[in-house]
Amino acid sequence: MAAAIAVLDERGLDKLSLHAIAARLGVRQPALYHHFQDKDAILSAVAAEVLERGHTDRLPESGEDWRAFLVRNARSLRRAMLGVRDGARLLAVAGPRAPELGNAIAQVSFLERHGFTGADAILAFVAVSRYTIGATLEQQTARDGSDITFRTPDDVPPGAEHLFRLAAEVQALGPDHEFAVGLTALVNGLSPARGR
Amino acid sequence: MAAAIAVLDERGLDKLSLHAIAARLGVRQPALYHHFQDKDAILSAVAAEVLERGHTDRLPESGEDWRAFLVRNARSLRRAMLGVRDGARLLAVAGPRAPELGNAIAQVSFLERHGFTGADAILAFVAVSRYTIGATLEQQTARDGSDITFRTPDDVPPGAEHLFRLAAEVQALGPDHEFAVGLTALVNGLSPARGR
DNA sequence: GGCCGAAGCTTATCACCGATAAGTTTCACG
DNA sequence: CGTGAAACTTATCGGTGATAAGCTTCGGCC
Repeated sequence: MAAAIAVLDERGLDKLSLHAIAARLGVRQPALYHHFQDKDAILSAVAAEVLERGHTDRLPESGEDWRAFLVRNARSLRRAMLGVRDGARLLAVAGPRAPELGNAIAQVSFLERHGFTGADAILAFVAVSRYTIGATLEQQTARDGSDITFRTPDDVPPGAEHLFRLAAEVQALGPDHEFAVGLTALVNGLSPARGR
Repeated sequence: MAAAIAVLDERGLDKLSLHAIAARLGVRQPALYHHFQDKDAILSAVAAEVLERGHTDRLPESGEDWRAFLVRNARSLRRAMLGVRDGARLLAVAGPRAPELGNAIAQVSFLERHGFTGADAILAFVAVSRYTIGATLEQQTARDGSDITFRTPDDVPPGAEHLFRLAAEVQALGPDHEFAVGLTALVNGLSPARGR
């Protein structure tokens, strides 16, 4: 796992090869097949390891506000994904099948204690984690200067000056702020009572 | 593009090969390099084509409620991604660099007219589209029976019966409902006045 | 009318990747 | 001492994206 994460960090997800991992271990590529069934199994294990390492804030503290917990949980998940190159994409494709049962039970019952229906509790968690994955994925994927920001100021099309100024403004606030805005909106929009 | 989408639909994104596309066109694989620089360019073009085809509701109608528009816009994006196999993953990796300027300008100014700051308008759009991509991605990726649902009722671990009953309940509501819950929560949580 | 150059395709070939098969070393244990 | 499983090796396969070099076709121009 350590070798795989190291290779992932320096080569990126789509150049992550079994040969490179094996080489780092001082071993030949087919040797890996004695420990994992195939590459997907390795990726899944790496994804789990990334979560294990970085996703620390999974459980609610006693007396914690449920919104605060959801936010803290999402931030923790995001931090874990950002901790490794292409982490969000890794989670998205090799993602956590069979989430940890113990945590899931504790999380859901926590929301239930705060007035959520059981189904609504699950839906809330799912919504927050999907937003978190989507947001982190885009942030981590958007490299190079092809985005709407980061253009030389002179090739701005006519009529778009306002938009570009706003885009620069948003970008100046930083990715953490971008993430936080959507997250707080989402969490504020959830509510135990109506449930919808 | 048509050939590429056809191959994508029947082979999936990670088995989409240039050879298969070329074969469908009655042509050899290197011929494609006379029209595109590399595979990434093809994927980007396919992604753009998918959006072009399915993402129809991009512009606000006159007098439309801004929340209604955001919801309609997100649904349209989701529909476009669901219209092709692995559509969300395709969008996520080959995604829309340089979004269409005209649409972006119209969308942002629409929100501005409803009291949003320019920056907040962009942030709102970004948040909604990221949630939409994340949610669609997970829905489209979660295949097979490895999820928490879809287990034979007898291998449910002790203590988790309640959780599994809830999971089945949520799943019975269907993926569209799952998506809608998070979407309405997110949109309801946004507000022009406070800005964040 | 005949050349010409670009567009569009071909065949040939690379390096690389994931995966499998079959053989070899090592070593704990009865 | 032997045996058998675990861990690794070499060899090899089919497939993939990409590049190089050559052939064909055809519209425009002197």
